[in-house]
Amino acid sequence: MTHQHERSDCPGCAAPELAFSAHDHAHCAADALARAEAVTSAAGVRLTPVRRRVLEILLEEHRALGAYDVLGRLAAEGFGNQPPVAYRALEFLVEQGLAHRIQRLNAFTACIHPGEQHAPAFLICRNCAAVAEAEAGPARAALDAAAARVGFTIERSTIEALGLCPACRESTS
Amino acid sequence: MTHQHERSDCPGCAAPELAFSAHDHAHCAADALARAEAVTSAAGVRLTPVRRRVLEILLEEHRALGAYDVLGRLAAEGFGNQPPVAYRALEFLVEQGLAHRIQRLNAFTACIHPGEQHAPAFLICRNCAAVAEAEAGPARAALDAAAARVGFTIERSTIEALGLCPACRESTS
DNA sequence: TATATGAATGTAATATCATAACAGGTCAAG
DNA sequence: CTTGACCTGTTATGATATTACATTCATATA
Repeated sequence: MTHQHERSDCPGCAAPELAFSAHDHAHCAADALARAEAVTSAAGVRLTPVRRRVLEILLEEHRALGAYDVLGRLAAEGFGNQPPVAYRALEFLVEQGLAHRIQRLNAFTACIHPGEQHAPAFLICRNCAAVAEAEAGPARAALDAAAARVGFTIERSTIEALGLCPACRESTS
Repeated sequence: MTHQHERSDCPGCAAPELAFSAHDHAHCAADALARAEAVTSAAGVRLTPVRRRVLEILLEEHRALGAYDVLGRLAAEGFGNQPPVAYRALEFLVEQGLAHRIQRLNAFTACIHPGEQHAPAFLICRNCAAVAEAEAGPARAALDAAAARVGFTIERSTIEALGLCPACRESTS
């Protein structure tokens, strides 16, 4: 799937299964980066070189990277080589909605549609480690309902699934 | 709520909001322990002293404990004092469905109704650290549907919510 | 009852993930 | 051109988790 069009209405990049299907990834990453510029500038915060580079690194693949993986890359490129350098940039990206933390993996992945309102669930392939962002609206609504029934107020939720992506399901069966 | 009855049909202990409401906790814990005995004996596995003690420790409160918290308790009671002692017992309990891992906290909590088929979601109070097991059937079904739409096969899922329990919501507002 | 077997436990060492605290640098507003 | 906020770098340490191997225990069977 290679195509050319305006970045904000790419059907491929809007598809939830993006991580699991062939697509013009250079475009996909460039699009996310452009949106990140817009989001940060609108929020009045700075997408500094380290932060931008971390986002680029996360955008290279639809996988989650550990903070130390990111740190290794940064150090090799002349940025600081101590953990806080990576953790701070990652924390910033998560706060701005440009990246997500995958609890199950203690790792981070770039958000594929920053700026848009979304309730993400993550589908993690245990074989190839791909991470896809799926629509969790209905699941989240059901969770809200269950919480409301017992008087609990949800502030943040984590919805993650571990399993096999379509390609790995084919190849391992 | 103090009451006396047969253990398998306690309405209080069956309530999902158990962790957030006053109840006969000694009964609640004893019940879970009795069920644990039944579950392990039916599965042909051994609920050894360390394993049993770890479950008892987790059952003391409706909170999640870190592996090192558990280890500290074990060590003080004459069991081994190295991390694998705690991790192995916890892993066993999780495998048997007698405890759950709370990803968000890197911690563990006892299952309040072992042996029963259930799809748990966890409601974690950020103020008092209580952890309640809520019914995640509908949320899980919605997640399954979203995954199925993109060809992903879910094997294990994590559904956790962070927020305020009823009591803390009252007191902090 | 002796003994072989697999399971469980104990221990040492180490790997992996994360944060606190502080020093120095950058940059825009006044 | 200085001030103040923010960002980055670095040291040090804390928290979580696993690998590898030695030892003990339970139990089934000769």
